[in-house]
Amino acid sequence: MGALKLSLEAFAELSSQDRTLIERLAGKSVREVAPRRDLVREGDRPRAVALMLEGWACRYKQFPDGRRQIVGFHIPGDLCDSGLSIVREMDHSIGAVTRLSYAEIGLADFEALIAQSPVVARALRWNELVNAAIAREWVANVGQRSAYERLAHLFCELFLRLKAVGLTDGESCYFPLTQMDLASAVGLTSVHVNRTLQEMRRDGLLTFGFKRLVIPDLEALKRVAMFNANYLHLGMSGGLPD
Amino acid sequence: MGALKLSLEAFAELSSQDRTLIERLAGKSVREVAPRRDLVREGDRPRAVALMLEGWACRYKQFPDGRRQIVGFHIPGDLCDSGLSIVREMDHSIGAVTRLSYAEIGLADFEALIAQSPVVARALRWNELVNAAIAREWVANVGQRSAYERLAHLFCELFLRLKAVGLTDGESCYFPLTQMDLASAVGLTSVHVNRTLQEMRRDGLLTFGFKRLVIPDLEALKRVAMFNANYLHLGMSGGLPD
DNA sequence: CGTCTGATTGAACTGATTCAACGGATGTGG
DNA sequence: CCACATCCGTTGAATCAGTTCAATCAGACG
Repeated sequence: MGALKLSLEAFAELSSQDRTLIERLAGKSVREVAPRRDLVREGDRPRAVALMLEGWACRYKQFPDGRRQIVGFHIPGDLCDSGLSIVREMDHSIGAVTRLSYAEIGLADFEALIAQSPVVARALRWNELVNAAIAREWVANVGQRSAYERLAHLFCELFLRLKAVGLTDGESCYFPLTQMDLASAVGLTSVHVNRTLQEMRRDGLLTFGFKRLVIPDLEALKRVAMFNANYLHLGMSGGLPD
Repeated sequence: MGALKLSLEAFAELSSQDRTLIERLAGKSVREVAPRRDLVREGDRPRAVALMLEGWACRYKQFPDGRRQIVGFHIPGDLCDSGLSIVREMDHSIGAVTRLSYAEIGLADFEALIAQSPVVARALRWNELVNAAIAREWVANVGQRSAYERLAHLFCELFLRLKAVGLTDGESCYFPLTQMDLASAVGLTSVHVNRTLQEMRRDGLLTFGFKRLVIPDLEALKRVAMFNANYLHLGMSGGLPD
């Protein structure tokens, strides 16, 4: 995982020792998941922490009647469930969006890591807080914004998060979500997402398709989304914003 | 605060020493806030942890154009922002719904408390995780449920949380939210909340008014809300469910 | 009393859903 | 290499849940 930049590194300056510690753990047990398979299912007892290496995952809640809401995405460099060892059972599922690989870090190793490096421990708490902040932002997104604004906001968030871990290429990035994924993330139907995306393309805000997203003018997109990056709490060290 | 039951106590069995430690801190600096005033404003640097003693508060996000989304409520016994000392600035505001009093716990005292009691430290992490889980549940609530279901779900959540800290009285509880508060918590207009509440009353699901909520048949309400209490992660010790 | 804030009602409107069909790309097995 | 299936994106038309605007009403409070 030499090239991998951790999302933690947007929160804290990790020493080379810290990185070595983490890399050693990450090498121990790498798992692969096929696209659209679940990593963890609601009701499971959480067993381990996952460091995302490649591919995208989503957290989602499924209702008895089949409705489904995505409540967050995870991209490479993200650390999932660093706190959930405390919890008895998962209240939602995590599914692979693409083919995906992650490093499974056992609880004992994880606790040892925290004990060894206060910087890492602090970054982990930060990570948890940011996850919660993202969830709150999503509430506001789905609760108050129009379809057009919601999608714009989601694109902004994901683009900035990808940028923070070095996964953007100028004004574009790999973007594997289908319109159905987008729909269940922003609480709309895929039909309406489709029509809204057409509108956004017409307005020159973005190009979307073939698993790539291009945002020619990020500032313009932020403006229509009323996007304020403060909730990502980036920029403690490198990474972002700008 | 002899009578106060902490929401933490739904997660961990606190020893009498733990409680004494907390009570001593809580006595140090008690603050009062008038209804509809802000405790913390977006952009502020968080300074202290707040232990809610009396009254209700809400977390909310306000957009430049005036739209407003409530992203969570806090009731007596809740501990707010136990993690936010790490964060540079608040990404949302906290406002008093009612007249309210809380104990402000300084960071130094707080860190000392954590260091002294591993049980409390663990309960605090649990508390943070539950807050995040609630936010995710709200995303699903606003994203997927109908107006009728959304309100039912919110009532279920608040009733159970109140019950967990001993603030319910059989099938009823003190409930100071206005229809406008409800509206901006579930992402609807107050007009539509009003009409939906009338429907719910007609269906015998609840009585609401005069700052009291009565739920004659909680199971029925849960059913229409598709409410699953798992995300509250109660029931480690006393409190709940059932 | 007069003034607020919050609850209630009505009527017109609209953003988003629903249902149903079709098209294009990709993959797979024979 | 074709036949078939599947997944995803696209389109149209009808419908509906929730909004908007505007007026009225009721209780609370100085």
